[in-house]
Amino acid sequence: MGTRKEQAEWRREQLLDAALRVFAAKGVDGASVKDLAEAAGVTPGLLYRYFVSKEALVETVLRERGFMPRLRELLTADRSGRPARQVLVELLVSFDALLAGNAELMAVFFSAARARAALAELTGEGQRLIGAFLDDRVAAGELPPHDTGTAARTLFATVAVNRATGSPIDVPALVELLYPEER
Amino acid sequence: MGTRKEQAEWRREQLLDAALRVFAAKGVDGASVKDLAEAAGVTPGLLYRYFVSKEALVETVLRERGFMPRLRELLTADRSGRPARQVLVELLVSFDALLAGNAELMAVFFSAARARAALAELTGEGQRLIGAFLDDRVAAGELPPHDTGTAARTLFATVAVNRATGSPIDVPALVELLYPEER
Amino acid sequence: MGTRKEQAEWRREQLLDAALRVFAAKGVDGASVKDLAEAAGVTPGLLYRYFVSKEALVETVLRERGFMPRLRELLTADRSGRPARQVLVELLVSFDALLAGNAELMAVFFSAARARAALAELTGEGQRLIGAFLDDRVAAGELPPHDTGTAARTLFATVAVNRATGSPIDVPALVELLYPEER
Amino acid sequence: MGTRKEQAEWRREQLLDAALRVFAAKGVDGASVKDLAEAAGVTPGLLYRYFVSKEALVETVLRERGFMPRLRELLTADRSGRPARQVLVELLVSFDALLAGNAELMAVFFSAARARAALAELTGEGQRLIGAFLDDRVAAGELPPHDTGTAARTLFATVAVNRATGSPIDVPALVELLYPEER
DNA sequence: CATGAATGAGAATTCATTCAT
DNA sequence: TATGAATGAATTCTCATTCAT
Repeated sequence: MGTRKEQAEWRREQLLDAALRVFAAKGVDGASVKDLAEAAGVTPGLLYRYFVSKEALVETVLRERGFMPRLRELLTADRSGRPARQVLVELLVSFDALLAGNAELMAVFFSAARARAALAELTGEGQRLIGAFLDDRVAAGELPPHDTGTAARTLFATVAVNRATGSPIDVPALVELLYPEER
Repeated sequence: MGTRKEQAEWRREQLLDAALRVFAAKGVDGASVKDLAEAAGVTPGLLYRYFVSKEALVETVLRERGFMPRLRELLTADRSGRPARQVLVELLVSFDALLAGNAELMAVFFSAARARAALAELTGEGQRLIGAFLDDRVAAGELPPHDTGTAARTLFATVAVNRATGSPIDVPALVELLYPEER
Repeated sequence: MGTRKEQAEWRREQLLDAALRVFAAKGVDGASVKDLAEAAGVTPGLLYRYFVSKEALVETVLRERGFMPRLRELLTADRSGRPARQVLVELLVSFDALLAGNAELMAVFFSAARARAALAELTGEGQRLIGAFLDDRVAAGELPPHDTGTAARTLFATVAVNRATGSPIDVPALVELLYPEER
Repeated sequence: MGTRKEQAEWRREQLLDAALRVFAAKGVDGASVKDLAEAAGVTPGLLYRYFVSKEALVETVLRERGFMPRLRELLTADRSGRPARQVLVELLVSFDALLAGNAELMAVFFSAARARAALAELTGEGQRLIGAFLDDRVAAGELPPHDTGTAARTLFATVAVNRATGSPIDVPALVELLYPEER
């Protein structure tokens, strides 16, 4: 029953799937309506029966294929009664897996390869240099032995992301967090 | 002397400045050659005397207006003989300032407003929820009192950036870094 | 049945017809895609649904509106059992008619008016002067009376065409053909 | 004396030489003013001191580097007192050499490679087929033994050129010329 | 005389979108 | 529901030409 409606729903999902794939591969601007239609095995005209414009399709992909719902679910699950550290690890691992499993969607956020390459260069360089500095100070006995690689990546990433999203972090508080002053 | 050459050099810089502005505002794909020319107060044709293509202009902006050189300089400055924590703070503040001062360039990395909005939503939500979790556990006495807001942002940003750049972080090591097991 | 396909085929033919007309009038380089579209009463974009590029359109016109197939047919028809001279006349007249009927296509071979004018001047002058020479010698009794105008045109055209196509003719053999030495 | 004028004259010739070369290589429409200037080792602006427009340059090349003057000279030289056949051969050989020595200029008449290729195909095919026909008839004893290859090329070229230049030839007269009826 | 920066018009081509079938 | 022919606007880029230096 509802064959008509089922078929329409199925087609809609198929179009969204194809669109996510194509947007990830070519970028939102780089993907033409023809590309999108071909990837879904339909004609351009048909897209307009399901989405009023290419822009609407983009927004729908971001909304319906986005991982915010899953993220919220993940973060709000009840975990009372279990040790905090264990919960934290589990939670962050899940989040990481969520990102990994949505690589295509993440790709849509960056304007093609250019951005990803630039970002990788930026963070790579920064982390390497901060890591070297930390190693020095550990060797000199000023800082206690610890995982300097992870520390460098943590410091760098935190400053960068929070600046990029427009809410800069309190740097002294960040340093205090990782390297608490003896009291 | 060299008025001709000076003028050409000046024009080149002016075109790059305008391009950075326009790319940041509209995204690389969203900015047409006409937009770029208008922002510089010249005709589209002139752009092609200075850059062989729009693509070449993009690359030049990224290269010549990029902050990698300044970043390297910043991170490699000699800071021996001063306390590690102080150096770290200074270093990260400088890096943060560098990013802040190059907001336009950062914007170029993201495909227009859409990406920035999505990223902000993603991180905001995640950090808020992790922060709430940490607060709970501090209230319950399981974790020592600390700056949970900063901690949440740190954890979240670190996992996200390192996944986005293709080199995922070791989550247990990250948690151990912020919340070392008593020994 | 097949109204859609028929219509598309008709449109394709129409575009080729219009293109042949415009190319003949303005030359291949002189005809813009806008000109071609206007001549066919469509928008430039439509041309690209039928031909991948202007260049492809040129090639298609040359191939599908070319007279090589008809020429081959003409020259290979069975004519055994009829006098050679009669066959030759018939054959050349047919060929001439073929060229006449495809004046537009011939025009495409020459880069616009300039070339045709130059060619006409060149041949006109040459034939006139050779004709005068032949008349002289006929008047002097050195050559037998004959159609000197035709002879002049023949000699001139033969040398010119064969040079232009890159396979120069054997001039003494040519002269011997028209004016055999007494034996 | 007149160093100024001499220099100007020299430059003018140099520009014409370069233009002939470039026009022949790329076609009149395919050669940009930049190409022309570069080939002459000057800047585009300078061309306009010597020729009011690109069009004027084209016309000047055709006029001043054309071979009409030399052709006229060649054809009107006094050759009285020498046998007609010998004169004809000499004359046509000179004409042929003139064309060969001005291959570049000839190239200017044709809109790039396309035209030359088409023309070569057309004549090649036609001459081959007519040649075969003549051979048959010679073998059958209907026509006297003669140079059928040259005859085929002659017949074909004559009809084609005269049609192309707009003054079609009298075909029966042409055939009578090569194959006179016994009387 | 010579340069080359700058322009304005126009070239080929692409593309989101509409609509008759 | 689905097609695909057709459009009109925009895009990147080229080019003949001008003119201040």
